[in-house]
Amino acid sequence: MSEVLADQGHADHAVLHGAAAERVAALDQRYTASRRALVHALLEADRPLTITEILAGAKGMPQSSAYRNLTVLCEAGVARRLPGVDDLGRFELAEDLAGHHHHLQCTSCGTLVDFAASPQLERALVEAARRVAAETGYEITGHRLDFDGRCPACA
Amino acid sequence: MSEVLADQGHADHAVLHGAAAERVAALDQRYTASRRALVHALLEADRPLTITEILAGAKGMPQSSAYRNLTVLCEAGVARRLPGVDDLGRFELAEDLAGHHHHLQCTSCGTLVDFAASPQLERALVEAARRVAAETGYEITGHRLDFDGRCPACA
DNA sequence: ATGAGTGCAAAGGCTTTGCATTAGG
DNA sequence: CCTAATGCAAAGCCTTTGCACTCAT
Repeated sequence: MSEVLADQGHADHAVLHGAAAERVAALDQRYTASRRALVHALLEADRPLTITEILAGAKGMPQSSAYRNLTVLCEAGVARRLPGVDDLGRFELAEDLAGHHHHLQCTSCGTLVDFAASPQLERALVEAARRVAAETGYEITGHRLDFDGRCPACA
Repeated sequence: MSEVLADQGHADHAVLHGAAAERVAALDQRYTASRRALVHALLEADRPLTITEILAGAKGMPQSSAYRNLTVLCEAGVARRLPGVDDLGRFELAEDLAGHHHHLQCTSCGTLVDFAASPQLERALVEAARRVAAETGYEITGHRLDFDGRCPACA
């Protein structure tokens, strides 16, 4: 959640932009102003953002640039696109940059909020993953846990 | 998963169609042939189906009818639409008809497979939900747990 | 007859792409 | 200079909607 995973000061922002630039460069691409602006937007938020929300914050950026650069950032492993209940693309920083967390989604307005699971639960999830892997033959690489509910505003 | 939650014989299929018909009727709507065909398709599969997959199975059904009837089935609580991993709408039977389960998703080919979590994990999830609800003020109604990995075919 | 359901086609809404222009290395 | 990136507009794709026709009660 925000207190834990983001807002750790501007120093970390610089570090993160550096890591982002590195990953983008690894694809022979440039860490341009708009890409930096996108990362900044994701960094400021404590929840996944829709394209519309991102564009609202980064005034003047054309939609096509946002989509294209977000795609690049995802390919570079800087960002991640997640599915939502309302079929709107939502973006957040990659887990290894923002920290592992889960989402709480309002089934009414679709808004997502980040939250961290307890260590015990995480352990149980990893253990369950191991079991399912053994049962199915899948090679499991991660998990996604979302809680559905109604936010205070919608309830 | 398939062995546990589906394929329990034709008797159960009849029971399920009955339940579906009842729920649709509760909305003053009819359990028509195409709606029955949709439920049949979902019942046969041991995983969520895309519209395309459903249409392939129910030959001759127009897309618009599939969408409209799937919407009705969702409203009636017979089916459920899943947030598409790849922005493709995927449908499955409602949890109280098919049983509570989770999904294993192949990050390579996108296919979803059902699986059941252990009772212990389910308890841990419910407990975690309670905690998060208390912390955030959300009214939590359920959870979604997905494992990501590579299926045997893709690995 | 009366309202629900169906099918076709057209419209919507989010996302991607083509192409000429600009900018970074 | 040369390739990547940008911006605008047009095209794509899944999904929804309008409308006239058919069907069940």
